[in-house]
Amino acid sequence: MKRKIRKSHTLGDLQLAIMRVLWERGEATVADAHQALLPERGLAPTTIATMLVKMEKKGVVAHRREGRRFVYRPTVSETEATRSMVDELTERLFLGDRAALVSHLISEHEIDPEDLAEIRHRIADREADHESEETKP
Amino acid sequence: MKRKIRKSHTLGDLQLAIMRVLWERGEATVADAHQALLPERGLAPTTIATMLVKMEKKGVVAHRREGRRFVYRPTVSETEATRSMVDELTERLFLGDRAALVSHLISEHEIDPEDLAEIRHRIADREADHESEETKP
DNA sequence: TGACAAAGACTACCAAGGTAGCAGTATGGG
DNA sequence: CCCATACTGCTACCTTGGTAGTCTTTGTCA
Repeated sequence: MKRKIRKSHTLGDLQLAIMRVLWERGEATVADAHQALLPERGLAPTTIATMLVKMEKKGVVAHRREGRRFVYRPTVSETEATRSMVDELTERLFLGDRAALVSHLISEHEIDPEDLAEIRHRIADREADHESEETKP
Repeated sequence: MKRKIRKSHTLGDLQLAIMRVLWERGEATVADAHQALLPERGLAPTTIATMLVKMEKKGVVAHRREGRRFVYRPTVSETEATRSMVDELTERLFLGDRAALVSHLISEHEIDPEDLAEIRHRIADREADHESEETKP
């Protein structure tokens, strides 16, 4: 039951956007990422490049040289990153109690009835899994 | 169905800690907050004071003069602040789809079976509410 | 082979959170 | 009535995310 020290891969907004491009394509050059984000952000290519450097320093991406340009790839999965950020919020807001976060979502926000049903099913599945695990070797 | 422009009261870690003191007591002086946070943080009193000024500028607290000292009180409730921050994360990570966040919590994190049951009940209650609303004038 | 374009390297700047020292002042206590 | 002390006010500095310009290197095509 050791607490992992996994240093929070908290990503900013632009960083997330870049990661999404990388996750989608597996890898991408600065130009690729720039092109992909141009419509929604309209940023200078150097901005993307700078950001990627910072992200590499942080350990969320790595690069490989290909001719004269760098090909970046993510070193953390989308799931990991998401979990990391959700965890952090849960820690800050609910002292790590994830169930409390779910409770909050259900009590304080509007969630569609269909979504509620969907979630209920998911939970039922989960509980079934847990039960079958108990009877497994 | 108008989108509220409610400018995100995103709070940092220290800011949250200070807010918690204010929420708990209703109001507090710099000294109060400093005393309350000393054990867990060991910060200088001026740090708290500076932070409170920044927070007032941001609109999450207000102060009133009492003799020579300032008495601060929160201007946003804990619920509001929490919702605001949860919303922001949901927006960033799940494009605003709160049900997706719940799904993520259930699929990607360990949640105790008891908690699952608890959540399931909460959802059932919620659904019951929705149904009764439908048949209400 | 030489010039040009393109890519990366370096530097700079802003905002906000976080942390804190020092100055000035006013108030409470003697 | 005056001084010490306790507050606030101001300023400063660090970090990180975000944004971008300029300088330098290098690959490639004519």
